[in-house]
Amino acid sequence: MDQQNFFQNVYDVARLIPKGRVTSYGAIAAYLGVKSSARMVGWAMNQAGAYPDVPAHRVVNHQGLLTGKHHFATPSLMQELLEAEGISVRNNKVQQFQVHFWDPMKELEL
DNA sequence: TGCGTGACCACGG
DNA sequence: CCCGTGGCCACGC
Repeated sequence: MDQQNFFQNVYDVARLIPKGRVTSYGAIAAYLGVKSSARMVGWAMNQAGAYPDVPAHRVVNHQGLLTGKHHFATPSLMQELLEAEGISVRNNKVQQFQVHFWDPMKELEL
């Protein structure tokens, strides 16, 4: 697949994340078959603002940390959006991460 | 062309 | 949990 498709695929998967759930950059990368290129998923999310309906706030790092919050309109926006969906965030980290975690590998593999 | 940087991650200690 | 190391690769200078 070329880069264009890679980016589009990242956004497509992101759009499939259910409300109130979160996933990680690495999980998306693994689902797309580029497990070792999680950084590229992060780069794709950086550009996500240019595309409609891409819930970048539901994508955090593998620890549940809101590492990308500084790339939103305001640093607090990411947390606010998550809490608005019922996900509690404390000290820049998603609580009960394992419970809210949505793994495309398992959820979409059906 | 090369180098530093980064919304990452696995692994070892 | 923290820390360092190596791999990944687009982008800007």
